[in-house]
Amino acid sequence: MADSPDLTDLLGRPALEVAPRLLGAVVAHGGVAVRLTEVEAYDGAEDPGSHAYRGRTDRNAVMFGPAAHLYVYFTYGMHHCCNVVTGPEGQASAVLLRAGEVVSGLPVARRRRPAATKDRDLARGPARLCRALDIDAAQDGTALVGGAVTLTLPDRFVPEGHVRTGPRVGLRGAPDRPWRFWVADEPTVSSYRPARPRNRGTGR
DNA sequence: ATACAGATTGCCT
DNA sequence: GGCAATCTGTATG
Repeated sequence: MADSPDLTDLLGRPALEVAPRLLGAVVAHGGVAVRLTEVEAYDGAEDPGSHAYRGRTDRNAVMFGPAAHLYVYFTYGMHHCCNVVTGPEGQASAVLLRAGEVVSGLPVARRRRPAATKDRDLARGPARLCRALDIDAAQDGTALVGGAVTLTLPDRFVPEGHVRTGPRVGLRGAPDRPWRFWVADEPTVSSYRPARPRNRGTGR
């Protein structure tokens, strides 16, 4: 179904529906293109783990806006991660781009990610992906249609049999739903890493 | 105003 | 496998 992949197909649809359809899509910016192999859905209205769960702020404002725009956030004091806003407007639904394979601009991507010893690690992880694509706060709110960052859907969606799903872990109060989607047998998919509990509360 | 946790990553042993 | 880096949003006094 949905044999005519187009960005307009994404408009107004919940993130959980859009996420698997973004697998195989190509994101391009700054001379590098990445084919998405892992994404994660967020829904501001129902997801306690979403940045938009507690309402609109300066930081998450883009999530509440129209679909097909890029929501970029800064985290851990050093990393950027980017999402595709899926709409409908006001719902704050978005899909986090977690990992992908660099399909164009390999030399440029390698230069931006000196820590990556293998090409498969260039965009293996949400912050790494942004780094490889040179996406930061300057791209927050960028339109994915006619903007500097382009999103091209694949000729055909990744077959259902090749799509893997899994529940997120480490989010309190989050229902067990398949939030995460990735392409089976892809070396660029980020390995699952449980949240690190903070055990250092000695106050000194 | 102050404290802590976070949609992470890279370097340490 | 474990933890430091480093800044913002959110909770609490």
